Amino acid sequence: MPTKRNRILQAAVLRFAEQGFSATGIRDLGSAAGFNSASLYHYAPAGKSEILVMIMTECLEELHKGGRASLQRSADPVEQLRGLVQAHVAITATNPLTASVTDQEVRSIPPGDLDRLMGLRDAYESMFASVLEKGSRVGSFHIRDLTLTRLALLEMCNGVAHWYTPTGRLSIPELEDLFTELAARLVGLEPSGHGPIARYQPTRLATEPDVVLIDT
Amino acid sequence: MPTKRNRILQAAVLRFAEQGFSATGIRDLGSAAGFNSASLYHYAPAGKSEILVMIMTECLEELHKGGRASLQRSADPVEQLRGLVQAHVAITATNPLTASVTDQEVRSIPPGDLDRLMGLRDAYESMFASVLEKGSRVGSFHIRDLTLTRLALLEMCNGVAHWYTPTGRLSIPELEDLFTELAARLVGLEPSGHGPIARYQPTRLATEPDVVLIDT
Amino acid sequence: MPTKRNRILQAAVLRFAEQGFSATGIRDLGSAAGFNSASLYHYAPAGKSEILVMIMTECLEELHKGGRASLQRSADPVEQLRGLVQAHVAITATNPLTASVTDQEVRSIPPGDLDRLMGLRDAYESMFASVLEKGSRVGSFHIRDLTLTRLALLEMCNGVAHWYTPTGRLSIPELEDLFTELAARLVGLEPSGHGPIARYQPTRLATEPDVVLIDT
Amino acid sequence: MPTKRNRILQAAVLRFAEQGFSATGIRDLGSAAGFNSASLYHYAPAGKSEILVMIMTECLEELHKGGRASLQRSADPVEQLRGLVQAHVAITATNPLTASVTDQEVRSIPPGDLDRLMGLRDAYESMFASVLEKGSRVGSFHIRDLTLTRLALLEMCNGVAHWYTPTGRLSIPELEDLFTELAARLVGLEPSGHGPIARYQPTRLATEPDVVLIDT
DNA sequence: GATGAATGAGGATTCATTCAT
DNA sequence: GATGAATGAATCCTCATTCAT
Repeated sequence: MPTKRNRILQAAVLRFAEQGFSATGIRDLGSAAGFNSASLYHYAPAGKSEILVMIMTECLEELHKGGRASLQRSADPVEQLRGLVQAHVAITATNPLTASVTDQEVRSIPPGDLDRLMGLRDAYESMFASVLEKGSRVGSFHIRDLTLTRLALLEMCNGVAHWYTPTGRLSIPELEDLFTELAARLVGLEPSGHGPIARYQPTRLATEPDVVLIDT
Repeated sequence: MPTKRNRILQAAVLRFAEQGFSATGIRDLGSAAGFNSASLYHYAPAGKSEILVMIMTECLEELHKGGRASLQRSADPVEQLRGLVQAHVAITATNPLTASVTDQEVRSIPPGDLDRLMGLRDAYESMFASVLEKGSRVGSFHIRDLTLTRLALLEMCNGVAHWYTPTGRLSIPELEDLFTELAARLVGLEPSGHGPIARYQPTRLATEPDVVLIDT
Repeated sequence: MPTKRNRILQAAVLRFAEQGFSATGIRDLGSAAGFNSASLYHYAPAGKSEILVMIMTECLEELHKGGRASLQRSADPVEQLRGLVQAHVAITATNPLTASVTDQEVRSIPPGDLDRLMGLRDAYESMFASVLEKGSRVGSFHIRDLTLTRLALLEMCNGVAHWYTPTGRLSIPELEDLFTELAARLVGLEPSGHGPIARYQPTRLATEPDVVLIDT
Repeated sequence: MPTKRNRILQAAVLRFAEQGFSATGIRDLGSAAGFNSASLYHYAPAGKSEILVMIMTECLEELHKGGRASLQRSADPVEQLRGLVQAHVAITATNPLTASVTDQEVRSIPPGDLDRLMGLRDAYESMFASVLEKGSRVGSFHIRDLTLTRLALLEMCNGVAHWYTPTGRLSIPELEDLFTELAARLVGLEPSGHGPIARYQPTRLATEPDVVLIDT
């Protein structure tokens, strides 16, 4: 049984993911969370946008945490990249709606929080940049354009949030495995049987709604 | 000098790309196009959503056309894949705002047009699916999971719309070149000096705004 | 038949005078003027407070005009004071509701207009100050405390707006006459048969509602 | 240290005087008094309007008391009028914010209390009326219009609440003195050296906030 | 005594849309 | 073709108030 605050965040993630932030009204949010719309202001005095900020903060911090863990586990850029990708995919697939909202609603961030949140995101993405750079420098990777490859890699990984559903054919570990291989290919790593990586165990975020699945 | 209709579409693309469809009001659209908001109903009787539909239709049809051209140029899945990626990147980079709106505002499509537009998009994406499948079957590609690879590839390519700016470091042909190589890697093609591809020459869509660049 | 704009201003004055600015809703204003509340934004884009500003501007400018006329008519401070009081009373009694709102709702003036409106009011009140000072200096008036007397005089005159009703016992010219005598007493003028003053003919402001009188 | 009840009344007077009754919220009142808004209902079960009623009752009763004292001190209308004005000015200047609220928020009185409070006010004002009438009848005053003079006199005296600040140039006794003279002039009393009046010693009301003075 | 939680009603304002001109 | 005027519905948010704790 989630906190009332979390019930609100989950309801918000669900609605934001389905309809977008702007198209979601607070009455909508309120009733989805089992509240009167006025009650939301008890939990998020600054209103709808504060709810978005809470959601994004939670997600970006988890990504950041996953990234840091991956970097600390090994000094080898090959292992680091695998770690970054595995963690990203794991977190995204564990919290697809939260990740989707975080990725898509950047333009709805209130001005006062923009710097902090963009700072978090940039710090996270720079982990990818530095790993690619180092791996390229030491000859592990063969990359023609560092920036472009990083962008392509990140888009590919973020994409998971767009299409992943927990009822899909593949389990999250399988997904992680396939994506680490795709990432390896992108950076020009010759296929070699790498040992099993130490998986980052993603957190199921409090913001991620428990989707009721209605199969047809 | 663009048609009045096109002036409206361009203004709409700009606003939709910046603020999102829901967050953009018709008054906003009108004044951006140099019109009174009421005048828009002359060009789009069904209102705001009709404008979105026009934009998406234009973009999806251009992608479709680019895809068909690529498939017809050669029967070799290797060449076909290169063609699909080149065309996609070329179209997206030539019309980044239109492509971005088309990609991001799927949830704002009015119900009556959803089937047609989703049909267009699915038809386009199935070109990628069938090329990957054939290339995999004939041994040109080495793909562990066809579906997943297609999704990853498409997200990577769509991503161009998210970060591309015409003032960037790379020219569009360079971008096409780099992306075709990344795509080749994704599908497990060993690097081999392929001859120059027959470039699909993308259309600058009437919906794509002429961004005024303000250098600082 | 008043302009639509004026119909709105009149309705607003009536409501503001009865209930106060803050206690008056915009729906209330709209329906009192025969409009949907949204329509008010066509005439006062900045909302309720813009309506208040229009009202006050009209009233303060009329007072200013009346004051200037009085000062120009004669150089004698005795005549000038009589003129100021006559004009003030005439304007106030001709537009009692407008004057009342102008006097009582100073705290509801939006910050952006505060300086301008307070400037108008101060300029007007300083006419009284300078007349009192000059009359005192040349020995026409016998005033123990200039500032205090000015304040007392102004409050006395402004008070007309608080209790005056057109159905009262006294006509406006009688009122003017009585008040000029009271003012003369306040400033210590010995009663002497002054000739008839040149009356300032007050403007019936467009903001002043045509009160429907229901006698009981 | 004031009672909690009085802390609430003082906070309310301050806010009502600054912003007006309607524009002041209970949350505002609560936090200004150091309480949660819900706590106010412990002291004023009927809500915001009950607080206003408490304030006004306190003020009107003090005025009434001051008036009665003035009437009882002498039978001479000249002395009575001096007493009424002195007491009024003294009470108003001692409690300017309370008096201001009492004067300005008549329209916010809840219907159930309107009769009682208006009765109090009318009873108080009729003291002025009867003194003027008697003094006029016995030939002490020379008044052209009794009603009008009473209204003018009362407005002049009430006005003190509008502009008086304790940091002003004049002390309260000086103010009383100047106003009794102004009143004497209004009613046509020839200036004659009256002996010192027996001052009514005004009560500092529990509702009057201790204004924190910030000199600049 | 005091308050956090909750709410229905209403606050001002903006919305997309229509239509006479 | 184009627009000013008008509106009903919806927007976000704040209101005064209640009540269990």
